[in-house]
Amino acid sequence: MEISERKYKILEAIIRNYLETGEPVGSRTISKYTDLNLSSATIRNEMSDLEELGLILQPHTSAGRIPSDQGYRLYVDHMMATRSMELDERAKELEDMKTFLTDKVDKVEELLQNVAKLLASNTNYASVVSTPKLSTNKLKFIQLTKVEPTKLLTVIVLDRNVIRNRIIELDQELSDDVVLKMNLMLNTALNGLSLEQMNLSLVSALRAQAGEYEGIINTIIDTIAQVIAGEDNLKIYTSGATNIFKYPELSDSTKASELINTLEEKQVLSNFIVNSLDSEESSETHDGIQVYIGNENSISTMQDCSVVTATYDLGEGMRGAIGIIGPKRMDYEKVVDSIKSLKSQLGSVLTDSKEPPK
Amino acid sequence: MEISERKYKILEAIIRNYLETGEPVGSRTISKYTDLNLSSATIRNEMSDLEELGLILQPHTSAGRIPSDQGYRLYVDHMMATRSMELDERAKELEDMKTFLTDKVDKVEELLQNVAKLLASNTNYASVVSTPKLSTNKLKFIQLTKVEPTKLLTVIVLDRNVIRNRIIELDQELSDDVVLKMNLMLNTALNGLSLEQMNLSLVSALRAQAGEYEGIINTIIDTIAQVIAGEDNLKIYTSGATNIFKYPELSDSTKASELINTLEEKQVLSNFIVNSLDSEESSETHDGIQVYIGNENSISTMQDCSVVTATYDLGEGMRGAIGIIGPKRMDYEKVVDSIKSLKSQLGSVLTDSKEPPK
DNA sequence: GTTAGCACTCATTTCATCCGAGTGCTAACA
DNA sequence: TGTTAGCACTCGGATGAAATGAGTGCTAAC
Repeated sequence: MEISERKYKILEAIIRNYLETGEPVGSRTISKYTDLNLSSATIRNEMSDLEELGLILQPHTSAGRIPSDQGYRLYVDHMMATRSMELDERAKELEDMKTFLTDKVDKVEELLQNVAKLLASNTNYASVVSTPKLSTNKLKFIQLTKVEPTKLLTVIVLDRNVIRNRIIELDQELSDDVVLKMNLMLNTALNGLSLEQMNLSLVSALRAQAGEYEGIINTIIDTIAQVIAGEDNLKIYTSGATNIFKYPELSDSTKASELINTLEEKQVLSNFIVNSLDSEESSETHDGIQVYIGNENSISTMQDCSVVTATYDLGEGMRGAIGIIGPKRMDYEKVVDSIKSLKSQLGSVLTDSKEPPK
Repeated sequence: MEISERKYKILEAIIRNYLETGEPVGSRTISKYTDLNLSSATIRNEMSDLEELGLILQPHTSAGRIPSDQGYRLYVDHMMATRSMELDERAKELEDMKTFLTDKVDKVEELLQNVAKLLASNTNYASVVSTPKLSTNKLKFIQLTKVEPTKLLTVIVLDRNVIRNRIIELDQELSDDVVLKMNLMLNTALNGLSLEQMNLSLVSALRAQAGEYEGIINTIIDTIAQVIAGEDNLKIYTSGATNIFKYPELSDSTKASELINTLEEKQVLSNFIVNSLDSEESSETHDGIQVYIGNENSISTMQDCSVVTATYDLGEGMRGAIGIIGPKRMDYEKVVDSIKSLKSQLGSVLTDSKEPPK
């Protein structure tokens, strides 16, 4: 069976109505709600067809219809295809965002937490934001300082001024001289290199050079490797978990508990996001926005939810993700808009703060 | 009316039973549950008295009794007074904790998050852990490094090797020489000082010394001040928020939502903890453990909860808090034990890692 | 192809009834 | 005087029957 223009309009009307109310919608409602000027009986016939097509379904006889996952899918695809251009009327709102984002934030950490909050309160769903994943980190420079006789403070500065520090415990005492020499040695050898570029031959050359301090050099190199690698571990910020209580279909005790737990634990989310980051590279769908309806996402505790994700891009392979988790009857339009704008905002805010403003 | 030994035993029996079941408990149950060998009728008489004393109450006629807040209070006070000594039989459990805590943790942040997790999963309630609040931070040393022509990396090391870094943007370019000189100047002037000790005269002397770089010195001193002050902002880690769904009296949609929201937002908790840290200095109650039953705590969304908190002490005025939030029918004994042991564990773990092991 | 009409379905609401856990009180007992 | 048995009473919760009404599918007419 072909899906006619009229059928789609009816489907859309059903979905729109259901998004608002969360209640199954009947033929009479549609008959009035649309400008199709059709009687409820006609609508019923069409609905019967739509049901046969698998786009809507009845919770039980004598109830109205609700959209099926396929129905949502058709609706979302259609929406994404038609209205991908019209983002301008939200300009003011965006300005607010920008000031909110840049206002009094001095750490990326806080910034991202704020983004999550913003997104959650804007949409009334739960939100997720990840730190950017740095695909190829380069060492900008490294600095060793003695803080105590047997403790070495290691400050490691990566590309884009990402700074990390570790304290290294030594089993022997070092003179200031030696520390200075090591600083020089390490910086000369390693600066500007990514983790992959610090290959074995380089390292063994360094070791040889270090002489009796070989052990310490080893420890330091290990530390650097750990730090760079550690940046691969996404950090996840969530917000608005309690928004799910606004949607009865998600707020029964067990479902809500599982869902909030997933948001709290973050590990599962992290995996999901990593996948999403990787997979998106290939399947560039609609402006880099992906919509997972119901069981289209792989997280078991979220089978009753829809998830909308986007990646933000900071250039040079640094990409993170932002996402929304809500009920299947989500206001996809609004969410997609919000995410879309935030995606670009975030890209520019984070990039601006690293480079001179244009 | 005086509360006799027997009355207390009955009260205790009621509470114990209610902690387990969450159901109002009747006279017949008590008659069998205790070894008092009294008929249900006698118990009823006593219960009537206990109710008159305000220690228990009836949800409605023809229901059993449940403990009132006052009842819990009496029970908790009694418990704290009698059994404060017997902590030894938990020794094994503690060992597990210790390894769990020290295992693969390299940052205090992660450690504290783990503590929260541990506490939550041990008790089946929600847990809160704060970072230690440093009452008097001293500057150990400061180090400036040029990372880009107009960007200065400032590494600030405080007492106990707390390390913070900031990037300072400059409006002029500095030569390596000048940076070196500034390093020396700042360190000579400020090392070992607390924020209070960096008084105005000291700062203006520094400024004078800086000559044309006065502006930069100002910025740097501001940054230092900010960092030290910033350490006052407790960070709060929570875990096990979803445990509250295990207790029907807390898991109705609105209550749960509000409660979890409070845990998620953290701001309210932070205030509460700061208060608790301050107030505890004066009122050293039972081993530094405080129990707030029902509306004894000031947080509106937690009026149906009990909160048990303790402070952990790292010496030299560094104190943080750990806490448990659960239903009023909380297993106070177990919670108090868990918190008590964790309190000391935490003190020693965090202290060990800063000092040579004994 | 559209619509009016009608019989039918079934979740939800309402209402009355029943059940039983638990109480308070009284009277008898040790 | 304290304890206990007995009994009438209360009231929340469970059970089930009946009423309600939103919504459908089908048929027949337009």
